[in-house]
Amino acid sequence: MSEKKPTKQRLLASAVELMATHGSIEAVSLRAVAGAAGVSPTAVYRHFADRDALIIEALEWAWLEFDRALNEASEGTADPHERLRHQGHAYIDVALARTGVYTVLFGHRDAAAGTQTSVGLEVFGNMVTLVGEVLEATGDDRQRFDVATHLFTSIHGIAHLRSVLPTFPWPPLDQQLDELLLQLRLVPPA
Amino acid sequence: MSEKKPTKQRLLASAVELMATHGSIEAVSLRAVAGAAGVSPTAVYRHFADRDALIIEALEWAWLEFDRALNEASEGTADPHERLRHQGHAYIDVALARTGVYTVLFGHRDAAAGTQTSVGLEVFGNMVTLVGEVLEATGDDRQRFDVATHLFTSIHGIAHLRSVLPTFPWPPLDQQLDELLLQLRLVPPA
DNA sequence: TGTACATCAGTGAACGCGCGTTCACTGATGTAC
DNA sequence: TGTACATCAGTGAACGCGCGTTCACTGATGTAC
Repeated sequence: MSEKKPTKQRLLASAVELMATHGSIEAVSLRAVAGAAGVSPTAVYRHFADRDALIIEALEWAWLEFDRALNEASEGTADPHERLRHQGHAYIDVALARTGVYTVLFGHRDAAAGTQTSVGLEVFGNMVTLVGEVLEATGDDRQRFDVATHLFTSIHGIAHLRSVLPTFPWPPLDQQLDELLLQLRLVPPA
Repeated sequence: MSEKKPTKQRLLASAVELMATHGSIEAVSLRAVAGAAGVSPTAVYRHFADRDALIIEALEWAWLEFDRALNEASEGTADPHERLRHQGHAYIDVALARTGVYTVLFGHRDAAAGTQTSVGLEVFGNMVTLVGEVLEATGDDRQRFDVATHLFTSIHGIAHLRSVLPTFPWPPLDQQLDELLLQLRLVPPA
């Protein structure tokens, strides 16, 4: 039934799973990853130079998963406004479904800066593109980068604070997101 | 010249300093705190039950520092709109001046939840009160709690993302904050 | 097709390290009479 | 004012633990001729 995946992939998946469970990079010890993947600690060195290399690849993997989830969310949709709505929803849904991973990805400076050059900013890049399409569709002449930055900041605030304070009496997510898009004038004209 | 402070205070101050420097709770080891305070590791047990108790008190101390900085920022100001502007600025300034502490305070679920009941939410409580004064001053009948929640989410997004991605080409902080207050209609009517 | 050898993913034992915590102790300060 | 004792903040040695990393190894798979 279940395909036996290559060890390297099992190691990376286990590392991301540990991030999801414990919400911290420190919990992703080489020995814990090896144990979760059903392999001895020394075997890790057949696939990664050291623990740092393992962590870095695991973070990239997590970014890719995040990016893929966003893209999938708007896959069959043509209208830019709807695509943005779907991706916005997906952004927060994924963050809340795996708060551990999300808080690690945006956890501290080092974590974010390490992968910033590669996949991390790809998520933001896609956001810029999508916002650009929306602006173009409505003849809005604002700078796509500025509007996307604002959107990024706001949606991160919603997602991160909900991750960290899950017991706070938050307003309904739909309402919060719709209000945000309305304020940013990223909604089809009435 | 320099007053010799009690050991307990030096321990707490050292713990917060370690948070500021390393931006993580794991770096605040009992031995590191003791060393920074110029005392042997075992001496810590004269003032705290164990490492957990030390960490919890250090987090409370950090929250209090944060709260005090916000209040000080609006101290001599009477007009509610100006008070809110000043505190908003101070919020982001403090977060950026000590990103390590800020990211620890809002770092992961456990950190936030542990002190949530005590000082952490006091910061938000003050925000609710201040927003209430502003709404009252302009005869605005929106719910102060809802507006404050929105403000809290947005300002956290700005502060946290700037902390984590300091090299991103952010817009000027003044502009970003003024735009936010304008969008939330927390600005004196023209 | 068979044989010799290289490659490669895995193993277990061992290392030194920093950690939280315990223990028995020391020496100064405070208190009772 | 002196003396006896309790209190209390500090010490250093020692513990067991999980960590990252190294080492010499094993056994299976691939390759050359």
